[in-house]
Amino acid sequence: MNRISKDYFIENDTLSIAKGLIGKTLVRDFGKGEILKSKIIETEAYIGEQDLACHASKGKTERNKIMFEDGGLVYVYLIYGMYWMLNFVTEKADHPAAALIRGIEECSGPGRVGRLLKLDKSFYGENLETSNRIWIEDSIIQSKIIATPRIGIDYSGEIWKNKPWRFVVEK
DNA sequence: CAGAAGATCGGG
DNA sequence: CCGATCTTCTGC
Repeated sequence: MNRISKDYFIENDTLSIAKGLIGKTLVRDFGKGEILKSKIIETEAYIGEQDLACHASKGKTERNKIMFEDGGLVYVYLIYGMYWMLNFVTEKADHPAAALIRGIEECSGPGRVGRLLKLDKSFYGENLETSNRIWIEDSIIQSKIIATPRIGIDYSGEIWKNKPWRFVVEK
C-alpha cells in the first residue's frame, strides 16, 4: 500500500481532499504489532477564515494554529470535554483549512473515531507522511459518494451551515 | 477572572 | 431530550 504524501494535502483544494479521502485507508499503529486499518467513509471540509464553521474564522489561536501551516499534518482538539476530533490540515501555509474524519468502516461518528484510535493531545501536529503512529494509504471504495451539509454547526449562519461540504458513502 | 459554549454521544 | 465533562474563547 502507498502512503499518501504530504504534497497531496498541500497541492489539492480542501473539497477535493475531503471527497478524495473517502475510500482511502486510515492506518493507526498502536505499537506492539497492533495495527488498525479502516477505510474512511465520512468526512467534512472546513475552509478558510471566511468559513464561519471553521475554527480559523476566529483568526489564528493557540488551538487552531496548526491549520495555518502546510497541509499533511494532524489537527486534533477536544470537544465537549471528552471527544478528540481527528482532522487533517490541508492546503498551503496561511490558507487555514482542514478535513474532519467523521467516520471509518470500523465505527461511525467523529467522537467514536477519536476514541477508537486512542487519540490525545500528543497527536497535534503529527506528520502524516512520516508518523509511525498514524497515516493514510491509497485505496478505493466501490460506493457512491454523496454530499450533504455539515453536522453540528448551526451556529455558523445560513450561508455556511448549508454548504454541502460533508461527504459520505451512500449506504 | 468568571461564564458560556462547543465540528458529540449515549441513555431515558 | 438532556447530562457528561473540560478546554477555549469572550466579555467585563
